[in-house]
Amino acid sequence: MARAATTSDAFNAIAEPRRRQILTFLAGTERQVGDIVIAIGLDQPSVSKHLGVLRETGLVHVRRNGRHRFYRTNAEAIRPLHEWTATFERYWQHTLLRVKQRAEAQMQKNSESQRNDHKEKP
Amino acid sequence: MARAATTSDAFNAIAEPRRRQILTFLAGTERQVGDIVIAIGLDQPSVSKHLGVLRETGLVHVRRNGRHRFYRTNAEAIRPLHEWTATFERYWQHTLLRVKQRAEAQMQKNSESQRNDHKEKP
DNA sequence: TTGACACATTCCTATATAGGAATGTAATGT
DNA sequence: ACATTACATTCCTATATAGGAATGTGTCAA
Repeated sequence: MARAATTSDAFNAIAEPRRRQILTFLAGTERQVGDIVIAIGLDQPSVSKHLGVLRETGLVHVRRNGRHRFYRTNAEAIRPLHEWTATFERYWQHTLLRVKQRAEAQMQKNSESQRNDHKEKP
Repeated sequence: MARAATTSDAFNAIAEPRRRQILTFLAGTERQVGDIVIAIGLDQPSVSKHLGVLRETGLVHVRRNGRHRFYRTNAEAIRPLHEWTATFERYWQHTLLRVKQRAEAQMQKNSESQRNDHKEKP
């Protein structure tokens, strides 16, 4: 079987770096496609295709006005990702604690060897 | 160009649902591959391949003991994802506020029409 | 040594891109 | 009516899977 479609869910949609760039650019503000093209530095058809994926997964909203289309990030659709990653929060806090403890133990050892330097210098 | 490799970063690695399942299963505890196979309900080679991707992206750590290999989730590697999604937190709070405001406006309208029901019923 | 066990790796194939190029489409200006 | 603007869509191709099947590898037990 091949990989799941990029349009299958938000997890697959945000795997693409340019799409994350677009979502960041469109966070909190509306922009028309031409401005996104300039900001992202990709050709217009590619941007439109990325916007298509983001649209299908509900990660952006569109508003039409004449021949312009104004896109903006639908932050609500990013929330499930935030919540999934949040379930690991308590574990990386543990990791950091262990790192800190190891660092402190190392400092302890260093200061001990320093106290013995006058003996150990050859 | 094709899609970026699943091993290119954590974003691509977690796009696969079974890999997210594995990460959740391995959060906070060590498990050997056989137990993961049973828990996930996928055949052993497939699990090993998923673990390979998670290894390459640093999302899991391995400890060898005899012929067993104990895997556990490296929560620290999930942190960048959490932080990226967190940048949108303030926007979905705004969205929720708007939703709430619209709901309240709607309730207001409903109670108004209710007050007029006796006139509007045909 | 030999067999069993626990995993990893390789080979295979259908499928889904991402980007480039070309083309389609709807709205606006003249 | 017609050219132009602003996007979307289609066609094309190289590439990277995910899972199934088969096979390889290191470890332990008898």
